[in-house]
Amino acid sequence: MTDLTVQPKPLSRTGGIRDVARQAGVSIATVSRVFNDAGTVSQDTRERIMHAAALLSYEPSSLGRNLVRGRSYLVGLIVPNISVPLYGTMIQGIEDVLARHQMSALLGSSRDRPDTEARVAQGLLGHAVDAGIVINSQVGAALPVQRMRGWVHISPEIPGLPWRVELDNEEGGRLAARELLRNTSSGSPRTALAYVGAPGRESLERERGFAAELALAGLNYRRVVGDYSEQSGLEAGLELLQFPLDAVFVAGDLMAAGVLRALHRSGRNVPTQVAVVGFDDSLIAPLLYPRLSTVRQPAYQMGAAAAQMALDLIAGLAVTPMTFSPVLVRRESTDPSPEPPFTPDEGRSSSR
Amino acid sequence: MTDLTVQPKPLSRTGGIRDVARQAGVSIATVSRVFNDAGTVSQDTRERIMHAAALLSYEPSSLGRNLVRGRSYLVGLIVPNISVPLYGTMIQGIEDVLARHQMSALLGSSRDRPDTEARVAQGLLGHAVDAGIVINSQVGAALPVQRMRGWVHISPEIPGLPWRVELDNEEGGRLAARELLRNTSSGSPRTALAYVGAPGRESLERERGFAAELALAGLNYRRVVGDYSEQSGLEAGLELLQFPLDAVFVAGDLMAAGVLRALHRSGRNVPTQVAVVGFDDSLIAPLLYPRLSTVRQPAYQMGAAAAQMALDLIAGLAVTPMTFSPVLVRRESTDPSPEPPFTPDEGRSSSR
DNA sequence: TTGTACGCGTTATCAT
DNA sequence: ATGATAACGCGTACAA
Repeated sequence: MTDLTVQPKPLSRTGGIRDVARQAGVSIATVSRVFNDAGTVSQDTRERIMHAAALLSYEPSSLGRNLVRGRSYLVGLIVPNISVPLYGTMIQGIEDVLARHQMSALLGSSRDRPDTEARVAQGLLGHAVDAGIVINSQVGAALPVQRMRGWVHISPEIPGLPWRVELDNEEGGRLAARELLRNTSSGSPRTALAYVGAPGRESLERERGFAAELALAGLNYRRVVGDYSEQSGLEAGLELLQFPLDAVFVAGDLMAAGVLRALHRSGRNVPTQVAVVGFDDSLIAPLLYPRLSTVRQPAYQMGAAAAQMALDLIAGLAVTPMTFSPVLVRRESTDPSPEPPFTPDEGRSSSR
Repeated sequence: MTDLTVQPKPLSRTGGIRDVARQAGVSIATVSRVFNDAGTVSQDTRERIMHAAALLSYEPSSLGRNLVRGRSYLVGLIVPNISVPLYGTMIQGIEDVLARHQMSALLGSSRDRPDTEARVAQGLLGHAVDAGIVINSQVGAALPVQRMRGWVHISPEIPGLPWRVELDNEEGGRLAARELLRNTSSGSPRTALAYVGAPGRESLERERGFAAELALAGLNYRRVVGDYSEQSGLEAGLELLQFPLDAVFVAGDLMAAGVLRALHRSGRNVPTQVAVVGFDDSLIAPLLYPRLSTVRQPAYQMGAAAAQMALDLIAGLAVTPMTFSPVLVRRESTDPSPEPPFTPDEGRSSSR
């Protein structure tokens, strides 16, 4: 364990506002005015001050500023697991918006364990974050809020939170159903459908939309429950294959990867024999074989919206919940065109 | 644009150290001593103070503390792109170590553009980070360092940096070569080999190890250059298929996904006709079809090591560079066992 | 063991 | 347009 109390060379102290004031022959108040574009300063003295500052390579200390302003310009961020690609995309959206406002995100990970969530939140509060954002919170409104504005939630699981960004999961289910019911190239409609879900509200809502759309066509469907893992998708797929099957909607892309694998092992062709639609449009979707058609969550935009909410919260503005609409991304697992052309959307994920 | 100057209700001020001192009938110095385990305080007064603090729900303001200590307890983090799974894993490692020391990571993304890297660094410095970590820096030693200890690099591209964590890429190339040269189940050794690389030092080192190991067996190899994208892997694969081919080493998992796709399209069986080894063991590797054998970067450990370096740097300790060794992860793309059993390693990626 | 008093670097108010 | 000065909340020599 590193002993953080050790601090040999206390970082050569840079010149402060006082030094600049002395150098420029003015008071510290005027220097402050210049660096905050506040009040009025004559062009002449402004230049003298800027020159002196450059000479001493001075810049205002955020430590001092934060103290007197009572703000840290930090937004806490709690993520279940940073390496989940979908979350990564959300974080990008958050980061972009915050950076544009000279603010930064303080990262905290609850490591997929609900019980640590409050502890992580407390740790972030220890850094005096002005507000916070929680992705897929398990705790909900119970998070601590000392000296901060509040937590914005990106999460479908806990309804009723005042500041939240969510996806219209039911609409996602409808989109999936419509895609699977499109006439196949052979002209024969699909009739043996299935849903692979998972525990939780999120999956239930997706299923509700899926079921509603099927009902319109007078169709029923088989139902299996997994846990969003690939393994559970594989098991679900093997189970479904004991019965007739020509279309599957899976509540997550990772789990859909497992379903696809089950189909490969049983020798079924996708999409001609069985069509598959996933959910999320995580970056693995276009890498699967065949490329997975899926319901896209606009993760980047959802992150950006949450960040904007946090900023509004800090500014004391009114904030209302937002619901985003999913979009269906058609790829090879539902589209039987033999040699699909490459579009910029596919394949060109980020390098590495 | 939100106007951050708006700040209606300045967050009801919590009781400060003064209030606690008054309530407990002691001086603020004694309160401070209690909360910092410094000096000596009688058991009696300590309890009185703790009680008063609890009563007023007081906790020390990090803003004030940071100012007087001249530290922010923040570590800046610059990542090319947060949604890259491999980076996500590194960040997890960083976060875990920092959190264990009451510190936090301030997130910055250079959005895959080298020119923004210095700007992002400057932004993090604006928050007075104590030190920083840069993943795959393009800028290297040129990053600004005002009032901070320095930047730890996780990066192979820029040698000579004093504080760095890197992977033994050459060893990775050797591992890949050995795996591809293993006798096949049919007993006939592979002789038509290829390397799919990319620009940059990293790929060159991997190739060097690969080539050296092949040379030991008296073998040569064909060579194609991509850019780590899936698309470039597909193109590379199609190009290689114009010649005899029974083994490919690809410098990145994403690009390997493209190579696999090219092999599918041409009807080759993997691994019986062509064996494939990727690089990184990014979380996509076990999701590809077939599951991809690959050279694993210990990303989590590399992140953790970098964080520890940053902590040591802050503590003023001596820091020396570290090199990590890769490990070969054998999966279906080199191992022709017909129905591979599921190991905890495979399939069970994080949920979602 | 406890208290006094100063400093940390800045912003903001009120004079001038 | 500019200056003097009081906060901001805390840590810490130094004194008691």
